[in-house]
Amino acid sequence: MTTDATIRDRILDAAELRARKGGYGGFSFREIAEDVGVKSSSVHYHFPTKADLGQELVERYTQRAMAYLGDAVERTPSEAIERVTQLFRNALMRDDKMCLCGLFGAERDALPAEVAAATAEFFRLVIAYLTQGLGPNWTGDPPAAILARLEGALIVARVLEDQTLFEQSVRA
Amino acid sequence: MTTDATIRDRILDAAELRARKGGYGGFSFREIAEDVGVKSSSVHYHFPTKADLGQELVERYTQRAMAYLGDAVERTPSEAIERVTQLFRNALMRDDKMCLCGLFGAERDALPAEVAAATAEFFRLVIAYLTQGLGPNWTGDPPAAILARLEGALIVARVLEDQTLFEQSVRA
DNA sequence: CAACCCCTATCTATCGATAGAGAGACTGAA
DNA sequence: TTCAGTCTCTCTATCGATAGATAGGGGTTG
Repeated sequence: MTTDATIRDRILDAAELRARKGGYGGFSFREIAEDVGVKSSSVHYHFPTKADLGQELVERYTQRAMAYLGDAVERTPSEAIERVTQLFRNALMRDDKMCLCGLFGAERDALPAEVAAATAEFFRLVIAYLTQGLGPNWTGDPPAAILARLEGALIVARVLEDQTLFEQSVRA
Repeated sequence: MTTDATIRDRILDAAELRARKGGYGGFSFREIAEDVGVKSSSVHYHFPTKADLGQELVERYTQRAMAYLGDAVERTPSEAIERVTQLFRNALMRDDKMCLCGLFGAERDALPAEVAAATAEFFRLVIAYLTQGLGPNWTGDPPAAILARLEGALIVARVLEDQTLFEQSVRA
């Protein structure tokens, strides 16, 4: 029960860590099993196929992100943007990792259908959050543009190993 | 010679095609060999290790991109931006694929060092092109921000399968 | 001859996935 | 209370497929 959920979560934790570095091909059942301290067959018990694991990975990532963003209705436009920006800043500064869905999104052609679908849902939800937070009178960059800028800024800053490039790119 | 260069190029072509869909883990010596119509050992003859292949892949991709961009000195700021934008629009519209370096950049933590270095060079060169093309009096988005926006727009448009999101994100 | 280039054959390591055993905990009937 | 049955979960062992990589042969060309 409690132990069960814990191991299951630790599997997802380990998978997320590796997936956010190397993408969908960047984690394997054996590696995750070693990280957690179980056998790969035990990982298969919780997630029968890799697509199952990938899908739940993205769904949990999305849930956490949306929980972090909170309720868009309670925010001013600049607060909404800053909140989403902070989500990505955390990935860069605190985690030193890519956005899971940004990476999976770039790999979308090579993903199992259900993983690609879950990844698309992340983008839809963040855009919906921004759409609501910015309101009908917003005349600045459209929500999709703001999200694109953040995903791109994460890549640029990490490739060139210069975190100031993130702030440069994000400053509207 | 001619035949040699041709097969070598065809190997790079096949590798680029696959890499731009699934990233560094998205292509294998065997797959490429089958695409080209040779054996995997022949691919190893031209590119001893996968890192060698990956590095040359990125370098050729970078060379082609810079050749497409042309000389930044001859362009106005808006021409320079439009030229770079068109480079990414081609990836989306014409190729229906990611930017190779955008994808590799997202995977940077899992790449062999020389491939990661070559990927970083792509970003440096495009930023240098924009820096030169925009000139010292440019007050709009900094070069890194423009590049970030384009890489991100490519991801967003492809994940949500909506090419208008690219134009939305790109419209400054 | 010698260089260039592709081949056959093969290696070790790892991949995702499966079968089946067994440990432990809970449940309901005797 | 005890015992049989069942469910949950991890294990050992193994499958076929594929990964990157290598050794060595042979054909073609200059």
